[in-house]
Amino acid sequence: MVVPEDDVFLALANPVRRRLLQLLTQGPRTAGDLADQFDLSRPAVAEHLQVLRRAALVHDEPRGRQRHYHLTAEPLAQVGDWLHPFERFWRERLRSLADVAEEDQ
Amino acid sequence: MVVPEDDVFLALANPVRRRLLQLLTQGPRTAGDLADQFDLSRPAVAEHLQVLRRAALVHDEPRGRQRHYHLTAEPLAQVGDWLHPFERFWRERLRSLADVAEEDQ
DNA sequence: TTGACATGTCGGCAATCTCCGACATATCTT
DNA sequence: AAGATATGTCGGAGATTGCCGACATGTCAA
Repeated sequence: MVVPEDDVFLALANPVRRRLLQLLTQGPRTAGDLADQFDLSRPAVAEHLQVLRRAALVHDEPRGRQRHYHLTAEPLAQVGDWLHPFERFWRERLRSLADVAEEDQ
Repeated sequence: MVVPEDDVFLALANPVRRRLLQLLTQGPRTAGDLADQFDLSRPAVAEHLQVLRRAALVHDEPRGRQRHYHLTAEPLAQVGDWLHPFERFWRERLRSLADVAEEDQ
């Protein structure tokens, strides 16, 4: 399943959604349980989950009257790929900062 | 210089801004030169550059009547850090896909 | 079957985003 | 000094986002 890069970056643009993904690294959780973690109405969280679903960052498994959400991290690989060409730039910069610190000694 | 994580993710949420950053990996460019790369008005691009400046992803150097924009990639390290805990999840998944492919042979 | 529970979706409001044309500012050239 | 050039910012229009209360749907328990 291929997801538009835009959907993934857009999904990550919101702190609630980033936190949701972090929570799901600890294992599947129900929609209600997730909603309880925030100072938000349940519908608000449900809509954030919808955005994450659209970006294929989560999938849900119906379990009786509740629904378990699971992390599906593959689309994040796209972010990693996008980021990769930049890595050498911030590493270069960190190295030069380290050099300066060394000189200071 | 510390930038709120939110500003960085927000800056990356727009495809024009992501493209701007990619263009700047090839070296500094003037505002006008950057604007020419898009099917957008010059003010629109200028405002995207402002968002990138707020996220400290670029900095600018006045050069006579033009202004050279430079990439400053450090804030992207924050994105890398955020992403890191998820890496093992998508690698696990890729591995299992590879296993399936292997079985198919 | 009825009532309680878990969840998704809808309608609407306020805030934010994206874009543009118009204008302001600063710098170069003549 | 005057005009051309490069750029930033402002005001406003239209689209999108984020949020909520209310409602709809589907499942379990008595």
